[in-house]
Amino acid sequence: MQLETYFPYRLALAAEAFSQKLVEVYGRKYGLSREEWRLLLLLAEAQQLSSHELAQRTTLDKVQISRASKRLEDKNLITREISQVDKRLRVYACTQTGQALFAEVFPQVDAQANVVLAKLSEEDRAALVQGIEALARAVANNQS
Amino acid sequence: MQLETYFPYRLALAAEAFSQKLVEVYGRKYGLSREEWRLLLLLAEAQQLSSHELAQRTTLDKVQISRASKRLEDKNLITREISQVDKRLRVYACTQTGQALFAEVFPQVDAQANVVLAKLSEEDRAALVQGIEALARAVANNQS
DNA sequence: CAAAGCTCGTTACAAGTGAAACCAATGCTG
DNA sequence: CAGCATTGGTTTCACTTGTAACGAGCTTTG
Repeated sequence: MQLETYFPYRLALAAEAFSQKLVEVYGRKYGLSREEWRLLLLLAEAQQLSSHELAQRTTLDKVQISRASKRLEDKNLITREISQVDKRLRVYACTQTGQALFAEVFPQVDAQANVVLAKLSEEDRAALVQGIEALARAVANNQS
Repeated sequence: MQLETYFPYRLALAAEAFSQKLVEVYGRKYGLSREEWRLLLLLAEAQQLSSHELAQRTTLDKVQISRASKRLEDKNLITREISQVDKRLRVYACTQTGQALFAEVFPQVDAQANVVLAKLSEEDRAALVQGIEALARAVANNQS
């Protein structure tokens, strides 16, 4: 068994490396963790979201959301107000600063992603998208 | 920009979920971290490896290798002897216990991977492999 | 062959993480 | 509507992680 050619390993490695290229932009350059980036991404385009919506749309659990959102609040990128409907809940929204940061960073992240994807042939890129979508469906099926 | 349909996010998510399925086997069931599992995987089939070889073949840095290999040693799964040629270096090898554990766990991990991959159509699976190989090549090119 | 510089593995420190406990708010039940 | 269970978010604890510093061993240079 050659680790280097073992498919699950190849998949993990390629995905990690690709993700790393993007972290270099929003992480190294702007000091955002992946969780923070994902939340900011969602909040930048929504008026406001509940933590429940955030959890559903990011696969982050409540602890991760609590921590990441707190850090974003400390950086003045989002607000997290207590819901008046149900005072256990929080309602998250992006600040002007957060909007501005997102508008600055996202194009760079997207460009970085495209730099990598542009290296693939049209055919390979299509295969990648098809394969990943199929894999996403396969792992989403709630069976072991 | 819908996060859920943004390709880099889809890729990261699918890869994470797939990897998670495997961690459930060697991690939850046998208490190995991903780093530990990767080292064990390499050492189980090699007679012995230097840390330099381990680093090259796993993309782990020296700190990660030092820590993961120490844990494996504590569990009596590998040995790490100081090289007599160069006393700064270590030479790693798998113990009998480590071999036995690997022989027990690997088939289960592989089976789990195949459970997921078997859900894909023949065509989707071929596309996935082709796409991932192409992506791996693209991210390996040392250009930003 | 001594001195300076490099390499390797480990460790110290601060920050981050997962799991469980915790607290306040809400919902449910009689 | 009192009492109990549940829910949502935070916090605590122990552990892991990244970065930089460290010390021991090799190598290079004069």
